[in-house]
Amino acid sequence: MPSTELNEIKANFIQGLSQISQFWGLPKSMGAIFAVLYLSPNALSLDEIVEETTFTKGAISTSVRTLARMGLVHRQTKLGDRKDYYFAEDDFYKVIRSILKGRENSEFSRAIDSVGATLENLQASPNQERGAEDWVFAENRVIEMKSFFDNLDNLVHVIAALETMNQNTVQKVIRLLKK
Amino acid sequence: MPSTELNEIKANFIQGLSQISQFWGLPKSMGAIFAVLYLSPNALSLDEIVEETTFTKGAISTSVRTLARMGLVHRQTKLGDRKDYYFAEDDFYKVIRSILKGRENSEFSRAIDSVGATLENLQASPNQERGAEDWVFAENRVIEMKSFFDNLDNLVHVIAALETMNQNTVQKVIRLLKK
DNA sequence: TACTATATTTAGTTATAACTAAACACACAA
DNA sequence: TTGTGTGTTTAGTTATAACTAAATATAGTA
Repeated sequence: MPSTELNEIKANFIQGLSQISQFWGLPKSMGAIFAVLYLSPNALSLDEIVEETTFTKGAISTSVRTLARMGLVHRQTKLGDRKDYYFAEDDFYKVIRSILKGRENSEFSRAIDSVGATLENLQASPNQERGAEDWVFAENRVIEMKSFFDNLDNLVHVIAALETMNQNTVQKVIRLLKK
Repeated sequence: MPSTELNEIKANFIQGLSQISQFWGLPKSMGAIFAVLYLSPNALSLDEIVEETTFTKGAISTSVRTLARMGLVHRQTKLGDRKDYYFAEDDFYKVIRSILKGRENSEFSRAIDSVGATLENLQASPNQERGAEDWVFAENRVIEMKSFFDNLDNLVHVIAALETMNQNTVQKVIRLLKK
């Protein structure tokens, strides 16, 4: 039976990660689940997670799968045991890269593509209109924005493709930027 | 009277930015407002923005101020004219830095601080408990997480403090990472 | 001072997404 | 097969946040 005080400290931590989760527009439950797993020395089953949080099995089931898709937790199955066990990924840099990789398929990149589509629309239009002040202005603006997104996209690809990424990687970038 | 086709293209663009906005957990209206201003050669009044979007004045009023706080749009007042006019910031790198700067005061950093607080709680606890397996494990985990956050925090500060940031800055980082 | 054009705030509504409780599906065991 | 322990899905509920319409505040003008 664990000490009450540790449980209190854990509860604070759980709440903290829940808020962070919420800040990023994710369900609070996801932060809570990750916090529980992150502090647990051994992998936990769905029901164990339910016990440690204020959520029901259904909510945990869906949230924990989302976490797994993002690479924040991993599923583990034990031989001769029907339960699934989950544990937290503790390499956060790996998580970042995993999320950036998944970004390709996402709703986000489809939205980004729409900027490219806008540019094509503008450029494919009949010539007589093209001279108008508004058209020229809009076209230049959209070109600028696309260039920005493309640049960021490059960066994301490079990060996602890194063999390794760690504290040191960030330090190097910081040193570069400070120059 | 502008051509219908330009308006159609604009409408698509507006919808695209609305989706991006939504993806980041922000109101769709913010994306729409920014899109309208971004494509407009001249600054627009509240009422003009209302005309170009599907939202009411109240909604635009609050959203446009949020955008201004984030540095994505700017307010302009003309002498002898009571209206406020808004125009889009077109230097997206400036926007990034402006957002990172604002981050300090935010709910987010308060949540991050809670990780530090958890660590202090763990370390300030009575010694007799400290040896327990769970405590040691939790303490190490929280130390790791705090170190990760501190590292990111450094990066954010450096970026926010840059005198200039542009495509070239990103290129340099990409080159560094590719090595 | 009162009037007018504007922006902001507010109270109430609507839309959305998280969550619950319970039914369901599945795999394994007897 | 049936029964049992598990994870998943679903229909309905609740909580939250965006939005609307209208009232209010504000700043400039006569």
